[in-house]
Amino acid sequence: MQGETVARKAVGIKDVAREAGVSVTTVSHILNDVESARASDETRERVKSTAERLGYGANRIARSLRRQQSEMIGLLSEEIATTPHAGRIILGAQEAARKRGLTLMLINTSRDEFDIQRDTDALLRQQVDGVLYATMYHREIDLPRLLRSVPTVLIDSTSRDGSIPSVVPDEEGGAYVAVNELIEHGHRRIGFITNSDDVPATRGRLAGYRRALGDAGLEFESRLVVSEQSETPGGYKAAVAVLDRVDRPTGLFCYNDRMAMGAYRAAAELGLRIPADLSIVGFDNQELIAEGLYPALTTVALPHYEMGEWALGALADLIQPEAVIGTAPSSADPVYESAVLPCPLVRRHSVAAPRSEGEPAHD
Amino acid sequence: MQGETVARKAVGIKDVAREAGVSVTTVSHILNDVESARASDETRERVKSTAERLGYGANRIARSLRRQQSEMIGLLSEEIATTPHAGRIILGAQEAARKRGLTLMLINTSRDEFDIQRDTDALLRQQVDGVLYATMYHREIDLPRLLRSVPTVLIDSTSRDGSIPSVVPDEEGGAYVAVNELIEHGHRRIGFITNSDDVPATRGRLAGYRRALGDAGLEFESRLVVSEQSETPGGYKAAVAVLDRVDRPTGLFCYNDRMAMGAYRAAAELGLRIPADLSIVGFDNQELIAEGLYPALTTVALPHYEMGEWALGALADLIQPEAVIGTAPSSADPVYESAVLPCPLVRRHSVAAPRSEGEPAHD
DNA sequence: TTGTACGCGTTATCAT
DNA sequence: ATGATAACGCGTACAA
Repeated sequence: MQGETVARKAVGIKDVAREAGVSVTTVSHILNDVESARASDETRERVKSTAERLGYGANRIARSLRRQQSEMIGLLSEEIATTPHAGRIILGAQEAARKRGLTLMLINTSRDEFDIQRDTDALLRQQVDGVLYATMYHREIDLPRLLRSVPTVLIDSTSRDGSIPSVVPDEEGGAYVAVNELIEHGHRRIGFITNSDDVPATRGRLAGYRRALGDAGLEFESRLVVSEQSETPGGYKAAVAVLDRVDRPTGLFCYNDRMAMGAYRAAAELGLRIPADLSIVGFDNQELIAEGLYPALTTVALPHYEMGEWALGALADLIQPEAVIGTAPSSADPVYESAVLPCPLVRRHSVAAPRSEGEPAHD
Repeated sequence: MQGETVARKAVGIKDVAREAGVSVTTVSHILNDVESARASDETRERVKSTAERLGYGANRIARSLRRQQSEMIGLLSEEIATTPHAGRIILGAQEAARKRGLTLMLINTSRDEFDIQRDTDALLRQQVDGVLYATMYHREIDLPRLLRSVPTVLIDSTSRDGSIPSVVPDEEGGAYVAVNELIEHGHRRIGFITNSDDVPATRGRLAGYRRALGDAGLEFESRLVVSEQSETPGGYKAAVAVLDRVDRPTGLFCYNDRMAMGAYRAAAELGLRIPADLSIVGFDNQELIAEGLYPALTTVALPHYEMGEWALGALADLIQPEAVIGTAPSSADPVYESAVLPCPLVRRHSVAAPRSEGEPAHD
């Protein structure tokens, strides 16, 4: 690690050409599978093997300059890199990118308008072929103007005018599954402690809760749902409000795992054992919490990895529409629809059947 | 977002030159602050302003090809992107990078030898100027051979032979501060529930615990420290072992916040109130847990952001030693020493003075 | 003080 | 079936 640069292998295309006894053109043709130019099978093999032997790999920078595309895609994330979930979406995008020979460039931006402009600008100056814009939580946004000039797909948010492909979690479906898990275990009175902010997740999860209730022929009782701040203390307060009464619910669906954590404390203080006296289902699958709580929390997972993966795929197709074999060659360009990804239930140990009506109370 | 490419601004250096009525050389010289070539102040100003006006920024790809350096640094992280801490180190590195005009490329790799080779190779093929290698947790590693050929700095790990700059947290110091917080509140019997894996963090935190005890004239009692798996259930088991006895400690230092979470449960089951009957200090500052627990957990923060930041700075200096003004011009190259960054205490509400000896027990 | 021309490593065009 | 060479956009040695 000295000033003297250790001669890094500078094996270039001409090295391969010389070694194989052909011209660089031929090497390039063969290695890039150029249709038009044909070479004898013998030459083809020889070039490929010597390239392999020398450990040749095209200099991406030179290639990018020539081809006028960087094969890099920018991931612009709004403060997301700090949240626990972020890693999963980055990972999903990263692995999908590698599969396609693309590389991911990260830029973390704040939610400040000015910063976003500046960071977007920086990204475009890097000649990224496209950008993934990830928001910190599911919501609706106006796309920064600069991004209009480059293929973009949104992660965990939708554009206000709907013109940009995006991928979001199926909040409603997730809530439906969660509540249904409670219903299938026999619960008939199910509370819901939720977020007081008016964001898509709040609306979607409430809708799922109502729909699950409705499908089971259960009535929606407004006093069974209480809103609070979506943190642990809020969960505690909301849970106390819902549970500290004689006709308390036997099942509780929580807006997220943090609120569920608060609900655990409320239950403990009220002498309610989980899941014997109270079954709980959370949302988000924050493993630190869900696995740390006792008993471990049954919850619904947000498909972060999958969103990252899907978004990258959509973006790649946007940039270079792949010749999908077998598809009817409709002349219209295959505009990518947005996706709504399912939120699967993760069963742990916080759900059980309610004590039957006649069964004596424990305390 | 159509097939028709929206003509992205292709303002190049010649556009600026033409517009300003000078040659490209002049523009380049001025914009790159080339010492040797001087231009009249008037020209200088005119060029700069027109460049600004046209929104010119050098094409990074062309520049990289010419300069033979990409201005990109690779962040190779071992499965780290999935852990909650990861974001902080990525963020630290990313922001430090932007300050220096560098960009970060992420590659997530597994701990599999083969994958690491392949990913490293991919990174080098991108002509990164240097790489940051981040491990999932603090430990000692052997640097992948390929990385020996490129400037590298290690994050959260040290190389076995000590030849590579690295940055790690001061585990011992952090533990010292944690235990000392307990001591300063008047605790004299302090338990320690720790990890059973033999990693640097285990050794360092134990050393810090012992040193703090020693400095306060307290005796080390081996039955006050118990090892378990470093997860919440392990914390529970260990805490029960330490606390379920008449001469139980009044203060408890936990290897990490997850184990502390288990300790909270143990305390609750034993009828011990926190912090009235038992004070607890954790380690890691996992906000989800530390802020979610009740009462909120006093803990020690790992300097993830700072490690990312420091590492990037060290790497940048390794790549292009900055002319540090005012530094004695020692002829020897300023080899970057490794760094050990402090772990600050984060006070919340789990520590209080112990009940005085004579005070009646609550239950 | 400024301009011309070459080279960075590839890919693409056009001869042969 | 293969090879010579221009071009990608910039930085800079060298000439003017």
